[in-house]
Amino acid sequence: MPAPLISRDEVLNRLAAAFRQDGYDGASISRLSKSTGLGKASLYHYFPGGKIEMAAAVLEHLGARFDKLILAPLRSSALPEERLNRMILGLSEFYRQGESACVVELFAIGELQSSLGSALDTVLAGWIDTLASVLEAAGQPAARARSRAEDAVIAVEGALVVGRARRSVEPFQRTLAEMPGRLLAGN
Amino acid sequence: MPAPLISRDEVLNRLAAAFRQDGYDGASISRLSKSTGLGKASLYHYFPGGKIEMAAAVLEHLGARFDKLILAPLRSSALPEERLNRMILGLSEFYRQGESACVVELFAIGELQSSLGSALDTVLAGWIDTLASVLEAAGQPAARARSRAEDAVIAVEGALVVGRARRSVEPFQRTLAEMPGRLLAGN
DNA sequence: GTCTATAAGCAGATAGAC
DNA sequence: GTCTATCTGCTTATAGAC
Repeated sequence: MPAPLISRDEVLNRLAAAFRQDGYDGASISRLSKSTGLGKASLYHYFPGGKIEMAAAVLEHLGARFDKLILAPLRSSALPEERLNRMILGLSEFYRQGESACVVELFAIGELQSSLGSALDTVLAGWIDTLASVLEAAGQPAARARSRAEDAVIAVEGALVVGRARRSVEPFQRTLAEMPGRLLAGN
Repeated sequence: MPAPLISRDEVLNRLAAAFRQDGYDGASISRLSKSTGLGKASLYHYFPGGKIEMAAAVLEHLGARFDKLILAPLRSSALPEERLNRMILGLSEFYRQGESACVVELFAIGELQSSLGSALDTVLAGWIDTLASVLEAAGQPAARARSRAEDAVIAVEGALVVGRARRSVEPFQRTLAEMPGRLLAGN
């Protein structure tokens, strides 16, 4: 049996890019085959459950990447302000300075929502919780920390959506730039 | 020739509901046929350009509804605060208290973006401009009015996306509730 | 583990009767 | 204007050789 041409991780990277560009329904198996450079049958060898399993694997892969780039910095032992700055750098990388679509857009539509939706909920809830605890560490009362954390998540997702419709990365970049001030205002 | 079973407006309402639930790719002609109660051929009679024309018509229909519910109140001659309140009521109705998906999610994905994307841009740009002018009328300097208007739009879209992923209308409703305070703070 | 070839079904779209 | 029946092509998915 021939050795794999590319690593599973690289397969997931390319699948993720394809799904993020075309959406779940728009990314046909043929296109995924071309994007990965693997034949259809090879794709089914990696993911016997078919397209839905590919999407689930991509979502898990993105979740891990999100954890590494955004959540891990928030959990570090650095100063709260520094943790926030690292989160912002991580967001910029994860969303490629605003050019990548927000993940929710891709996996929370139609029937996919019932099968993969809970994973999205888990990631967002974890993000809000972790961010809120950083704001508490920065001296904010729990309730305010929580609603500000929620607002920050909403602002990031909203900026991605608006930027996509307007074909501009400016909303995303401005939102990130103003984030520390908004999160820490009145501290 | 038989009389039409339902008005074109009603056809558009039902198509809009179907697209908003399943997304563009997820809404097959068969499903659209069932959703509207019209046979496939009737659907093509209304929209000879096929599915993409149906989507374009729906987008235009939603744009008109958006104008009526959100932009018209902003353009009225009432007090600025009152105009903002009416916009918020309109948003709540347009998005059915947060249960309808944000429109950008549906029409700014994949190949559809290039054909229908500019309509979305136009609506969002108009919304931001109109809202900014209301904030100026309320006494805010132009630059601040504009960035706050942009932030409000971002917050609404973001709240819809986050709420969809988390299967909750709470983010949307809280965002609307806090909007007047945020738009008019420090006035 | 990869490939080519192919099966089975559904997609978008149309023809033509009424 | 609506319907049933149908066409073509692409979809997901599989079989089987290497």
